[in-house]
Amino acid sequence: MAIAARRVRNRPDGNKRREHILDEAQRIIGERGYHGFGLQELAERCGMTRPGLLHHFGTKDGLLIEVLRRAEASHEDAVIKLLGYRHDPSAPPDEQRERFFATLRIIVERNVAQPELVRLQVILQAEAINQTHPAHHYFQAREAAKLELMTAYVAPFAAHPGSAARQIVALMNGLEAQWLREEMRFDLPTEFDRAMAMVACRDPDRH
Amino acid sequence: MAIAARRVRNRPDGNKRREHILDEAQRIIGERGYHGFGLQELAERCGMTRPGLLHHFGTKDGLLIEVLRRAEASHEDAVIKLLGYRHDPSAPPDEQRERFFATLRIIVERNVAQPELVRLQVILQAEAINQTHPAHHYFQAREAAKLELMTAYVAPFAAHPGSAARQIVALMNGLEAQWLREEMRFDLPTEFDRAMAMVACRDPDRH
Amino acid sequence: MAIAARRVRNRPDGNKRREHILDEAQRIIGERGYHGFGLQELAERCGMTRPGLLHHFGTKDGLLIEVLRRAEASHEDAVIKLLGYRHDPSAPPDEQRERFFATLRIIVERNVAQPELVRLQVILQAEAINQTHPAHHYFQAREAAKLELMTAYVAPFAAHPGSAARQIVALMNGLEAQWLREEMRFDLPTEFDRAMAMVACRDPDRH
Amino acid sequence: MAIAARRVRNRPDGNKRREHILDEAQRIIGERGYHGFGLQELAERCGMTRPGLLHHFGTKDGLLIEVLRRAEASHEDAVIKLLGYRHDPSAPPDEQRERFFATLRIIVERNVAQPELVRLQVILQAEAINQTHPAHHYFQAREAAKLELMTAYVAPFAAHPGSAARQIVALMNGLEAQWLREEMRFDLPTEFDRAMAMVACRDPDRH
DNA sequence: AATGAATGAGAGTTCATTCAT
DNA sequence: TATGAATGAACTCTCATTCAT
Repeated sequence: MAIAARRVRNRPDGNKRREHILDEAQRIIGERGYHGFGLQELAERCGMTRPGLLHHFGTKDGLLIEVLRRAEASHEDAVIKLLGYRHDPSAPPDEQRERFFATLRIIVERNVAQPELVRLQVILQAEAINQTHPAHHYFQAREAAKLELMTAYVAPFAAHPGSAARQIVALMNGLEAQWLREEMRFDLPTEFDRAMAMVACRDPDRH
Repeated sequence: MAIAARRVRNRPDGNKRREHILDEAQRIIGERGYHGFGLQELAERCGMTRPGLLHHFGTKDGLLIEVLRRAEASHEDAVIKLLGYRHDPSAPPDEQRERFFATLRIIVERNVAQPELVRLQVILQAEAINQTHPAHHYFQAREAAKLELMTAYVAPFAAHPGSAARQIVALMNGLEAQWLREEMRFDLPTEFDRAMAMVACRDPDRH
Repeated sequence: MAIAARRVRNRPDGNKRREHILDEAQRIIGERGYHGFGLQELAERCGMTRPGLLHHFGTKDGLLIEVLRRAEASHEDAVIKLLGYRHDPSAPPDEQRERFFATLRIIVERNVAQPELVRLQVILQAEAINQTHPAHHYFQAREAAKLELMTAYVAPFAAHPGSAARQIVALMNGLEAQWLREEMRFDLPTEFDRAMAMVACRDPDRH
Repeated sequence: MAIAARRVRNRPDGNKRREHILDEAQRIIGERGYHGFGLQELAERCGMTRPGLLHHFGTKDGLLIEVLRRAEASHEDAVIKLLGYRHDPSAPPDEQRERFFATLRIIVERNVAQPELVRLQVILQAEAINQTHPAHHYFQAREAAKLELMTAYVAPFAAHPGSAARQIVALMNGLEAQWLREEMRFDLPTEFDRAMAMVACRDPDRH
């Protein structure tokens, strides 16, 4: 009982600490990738010891998975949700198309607001191409799902829906990578808009 | 007999050995990135010791640079040369455009034939976003040059040449990444053609 | 039984282990100097692994510094304290002089009792002449302080107090070095006494 | 014949190169001691490769020995010769004494002119206290000889000739060490004179 | 919930040296 | 006379992890 009381009192702190750890881990992994990321550095940034970290997450891989799980909840996987919320199959194709691209734009704007998260995705996605990478299956499944979903959404208005989906995904990832490499010195939403206008074969300036 | 007994200490021509080392290094870095790549593994694959490797390249970083230098000579930086060879500013814009996309297609076909090289570029390009990465400046400069060049080439027919260049680069990189992630299970040149048709705003099937 | 089976992973009190490490380190450095001293050898002598050592001291340099800090507490820096305790500025000069030399003698006798410490000082002091040596500043500051202090003490009775201080320090160090080189085969206190008698310009045999 | 001719033509260069190597080796050893001295650094400073060095001297130890042999010829071992040249047992004791100290002074002045050599002696002498040091026996024998010789020279006028010899040697070494540690910021001959005046129990300013 | 102690494995790098050329 | 290639051993140090407390 006394124990339970103590636990309740400590939990909030405990959770805050966990969040702090995951924040810092996300930052480091976003910078140096999973291989370049070490528990020592993370421990220092969190004011803890290495075993202290592992107490929470078991292993380094476990930590990575937790970072990804949390990112998933807040990041562009929101795409999927957003698209779902805004999807109305009974609407006319033109409206569906406009609504689709408007949704993508919202996602990009969100990403611009949290570059740490973008960095994490970009670097891990590349690293995880390797089949032995701990996040390999995660990203493989994730991309397959994304492509499938997008294919369905562009089907009403695209000649090659599968290819259009690929193009959209490639453009999002590719432009994000450029944006990071150029230290965010160009306006990503604008560039993305122009790219999407091209995919949609319409005049971007009418947007 | 006596001659055979003279242990030649494995000296297969020196230069050939260097090439072998660089081949294997390229493969490993392409798989695990620079951070996930270790001299020990490379040495084993080359049948040498770690100091043996460093005898040739001085440093792990030095080795990476050499790998990049060599890749540059054979890889899509051939883009630049190819474009240069095939460029004829006096031709009508339409022909220039066709020639430009035809050149890009050649590059993609080349890349398909050497996936190791593609893998290397894709993974390093992502890793090198981090400013402390030894190849950071290399890739930053490389991408800037690529964008500038492409901008010049698409200027005659694109409404926003800078953006079009970005789109082309993003699509190449993005599609290559998908292609690797899906273990080369789709036809990259076809997808690339469709994407370029879109950029060029023409019917891809007329190609 | 079960309790005995619990392998205690060699944990003899933590602090005691630290002391043991420092003891052995002092011995090795005293023998071969800082450059000739390797963590491997030290680890073997302590029944540990190399990382085990670094767990306590972080760095080889850190270890050296700790060795010096500890030596300082027990070694001839006791000079300073001893001189302080025994100093009485109101006493007649002659008595001050006698007391001063008596104090030095005590120090020498102490040193003779712990040749390891003397060896450490002699070898490091020479190695640390080099400006890049990790203990360079330590010994430079230490000698400056020693000379200053001695100068003050011999001022009442020496014609050139600064020079007399230098002479005393040079004789202590020089005789100690001879003593070690000749494998302690002469009586250091006797020789030191004769030398000090000379500095004090009195008959040593009256001592 | 032709070969012999070639050899003769090349020798001067060869010897000059050897001297250059020894010069640089002396400098490095004087700075970092034998243990802190590496063939790599020496090779770089000489514009050669490591095996190139070993071609001349066989081993690192061989090089050290050669450095010492050469230093011996030019350094304070000149003491011995100088003393020998200037020794006249038939002269009156007073004159012998004056001549002896005058000779020591000449040696000190010489040393001041070549601090590299002093540095080498000071650092190696300390390092070589260890019995496993390659120059251990060299310095042991050297000091024994020096003490013996000095004892003989001071015998006519010193109460304890052996101790006086020790004192002179200790003062020379000790003051040289201070001089190096303080980056040659005091006048060594002056200090040495004052010290010798004390040993001789006379007024230094009459010098 | 977290630590201090320790480990085995491995990191990149330097060492003096060998050997064929 | 000197080099390029290579080695085995050693170097300091970092890695993720375990375990008792």
